[in-house]
Amino acid sequence: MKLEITCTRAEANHKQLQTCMETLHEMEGSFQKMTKLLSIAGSDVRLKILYLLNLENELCPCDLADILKMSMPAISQHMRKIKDAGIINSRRDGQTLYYSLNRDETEIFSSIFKSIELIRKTA
Amino acid sequence: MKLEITCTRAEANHKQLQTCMETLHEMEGSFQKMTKLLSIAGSDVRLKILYLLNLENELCPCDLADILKMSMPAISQHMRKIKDAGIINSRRDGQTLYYSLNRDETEIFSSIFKSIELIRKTA
DNA sequence: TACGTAATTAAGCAAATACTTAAATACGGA
DNA sequence: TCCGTATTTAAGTATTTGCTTAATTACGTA
Repeated sequence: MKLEITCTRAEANHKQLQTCMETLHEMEGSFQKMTKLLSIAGSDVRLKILYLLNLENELCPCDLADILKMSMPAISQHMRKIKDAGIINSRRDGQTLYYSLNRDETEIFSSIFKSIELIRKTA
Repeated sequence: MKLEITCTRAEANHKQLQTCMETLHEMEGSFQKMTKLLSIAGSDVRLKILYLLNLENELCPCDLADILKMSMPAISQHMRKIKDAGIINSRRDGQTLYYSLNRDETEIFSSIFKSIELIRKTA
């Protein structure tokens, strides 16, 4: 683990490297937030869950378990991750919990959903 | 692992569930492709690498190791993952390899980069 | 109260991830 | 050809992830 600038290439532009380091440092918080969102969405199962919530407005764990052909605990654990990231809300109606997208926090997902549908068309 | 529709809620809309299943099935390929991209970007280190490549046009592993304060093998292994996903290209100039974004394959990353900068401003 | 269903939580485990160090490969120059 | 630098590859390991099964909690109803 080197902590200084060690690249010895003749062409190395140390000023450029310094600028990059400063940029990243200033943006550290933004990167953390975005990494969190993307790591949530970067799972096959969770991306489908988010897509379905966008499509259907709200769904319960039971529905998702059926649709995705997975066990309830497996779904439930994914939901907790997504919820902890602040991406979804839930409301209870009797014994059933309904989850829905927190639209304020998910502008980036709109782009992702659009992109998925674009891939579908051009494939 | 249940494989049939088992949700026994009175309110369960089996037609809705069926439609969801069919939609996902049709879009399976798109989801796979997008999951691949998002799982690449859903790592702190790799998201920064992609952001820097977008900013600087091209960088070598040595530069990235300096900027991110990581070892060369660690960077190299991330680069291979990103390359295998078809997101970046490389060119060699002497002993130095320069990596750059494959702009054709990374429209979704433009949205992500924009979103990162938006977080930065509103934070 | 006791029972049944929806859902979560807990514990355990196999697979995937992300580093480390050491060895190998690629290239240019003396 | 031999050496040094840039980079990758290989092997090993600790951590994280994503499921499983079993137990628990929450709620509605008889």
